[in-house]
Amino acid sequence: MALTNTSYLVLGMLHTGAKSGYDIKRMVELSARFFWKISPVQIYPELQRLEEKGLITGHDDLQSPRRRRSYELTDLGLTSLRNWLTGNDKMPIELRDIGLLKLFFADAIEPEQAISHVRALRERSEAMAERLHSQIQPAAAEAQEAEGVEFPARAARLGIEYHEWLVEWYGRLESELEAEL
Amino acid sequence: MALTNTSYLVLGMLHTGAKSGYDIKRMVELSARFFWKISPVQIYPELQRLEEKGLITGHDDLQSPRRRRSYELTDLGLTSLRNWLTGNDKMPIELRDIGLLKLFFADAIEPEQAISHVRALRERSEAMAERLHSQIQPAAAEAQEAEGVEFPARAARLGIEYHEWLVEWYGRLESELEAEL
DNA sequence: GAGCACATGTAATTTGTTACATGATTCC
DNA sequence: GGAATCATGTAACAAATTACATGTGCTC
Repeated sequence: MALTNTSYLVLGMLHTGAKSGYDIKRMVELSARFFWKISPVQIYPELQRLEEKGLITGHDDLQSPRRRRSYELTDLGLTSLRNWLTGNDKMPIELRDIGLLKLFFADAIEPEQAISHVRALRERSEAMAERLHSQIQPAAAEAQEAEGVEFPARAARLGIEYHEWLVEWYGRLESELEAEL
Repeated sequence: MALTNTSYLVLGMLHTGAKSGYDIKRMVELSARFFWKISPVQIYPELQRLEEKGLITGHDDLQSPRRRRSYELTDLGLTSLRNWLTGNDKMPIELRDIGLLKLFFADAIEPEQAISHVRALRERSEAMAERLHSQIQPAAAEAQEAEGVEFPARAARLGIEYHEWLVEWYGRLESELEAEL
C-alpha cells in the first residue's frame, strides 16, 4: 500500500522531535490538532508499516524506565518526507464544520435562535483562540527551543489569528442580525 | 439508528428548496461544499432511511420528463431539523488541511521551497475565493430569490472573506520568509 | 494507596470513497 | 449523432472512530 497522509504525519512528527508513538500522539494533540486530527490507534500500526518499509527504524528504549519503543527516520524516510513536502499533489482544504452547516440552515429557525447560534459560534472561536494561545503556542515555542523548528510556531500563529478574525466576523454578523429584529 | 449529520444535511437541503436526491447533490456542490462535503452515494440511501422514519415523504414525480423521485419534509422532519438546529450539541471544527500540515513541517525543506509552498497556499485561497464569488454566491442569491432563505448567502460571504483574509496572511508570510533569505 | 499520566495495542463498528453500472433527455 | 447533464443506484474497499484491554511508574 502506498503512503497515506497519516504516514507523512508520522514521518513529519518524528522529524519534528517526537520519538515514540505516544510522543506523536501528544504532539498532534498539542500542535497539529487544529488543522489535522488523528486518533491514537492509527499511530501504532502506522509505525509498524513504516518500519517494514524501511522509512523508520525502531528499537526498544532501555534507558527509559517504562516500556517504550523509540523510532527515528532513516535516510529513505527523510527523503520520502521531503519529496512529499515539495511535491505538488492536490491539497484540498477539507473543512467539516457542523456549526457552519447549522448557520447555513438558520432560516429554518427563529431570528432570536439564529442570533444565539451565531453567539455560540463566536464563543467557540474565542475559546479556540484562547486554547491556541495558552497551550499550542507555548508547545510550539518549546519545540523551537529544543529542535530548532520554526514553522510549528507560524502555524500556531495562523490558528490564533484565524480564530480572532472569526470572532470579529461573527460579532459583526450578530450586530447585523440584532439590528434586523 | 439515530440521525447523523448526513441526515440533517438532507433534511436541511430539502428545507432550503431541494426536491430530489440529485438536487441535494447539486446544492451541496454549489453551496455547502466549502465547509461540508458529501459523496453523492450517501444521499440516496439516506433519503430512504429518512422516509422509513417518517421524516420525509417521497413520491415519483410524474410531471418531470425523467425518472425522478421527489421528497418533502413532513411536520416531524421539520421539527427534527429545528430541534437539531437549536440544540446545543458539541460543534467541533474539523479542519483537515494537507496544505497546513505541509506548512507545519516546512522546516524539513529548503527555505526557497518553503516559500514556494506558501505561494501555492496563497494561490489556492485566491482560486477558492474566486470560485466562491463566481459560483457559490450567485447560487445563494438565487436560492434567496426562489426560497427566501438568507443564510446561504451569509455563509458564502464568510467563505469569500475567509479566503481573502488567508490570501493576505500568506502574502505577509511570504514577504517575511523572503526577507529572511 | 488512589489517581493520573505513560505506553501500547486489539476488535468491532461506522463512515466515507472509489469504481462500476444503467439509462433517459437535452443541447449543440 | 455525440457529448453533457439528469437521475439513481450497487459493490467493494479504505479509513476512522469507539470501545475495550492491559499494565507501569509517578505524585500527592
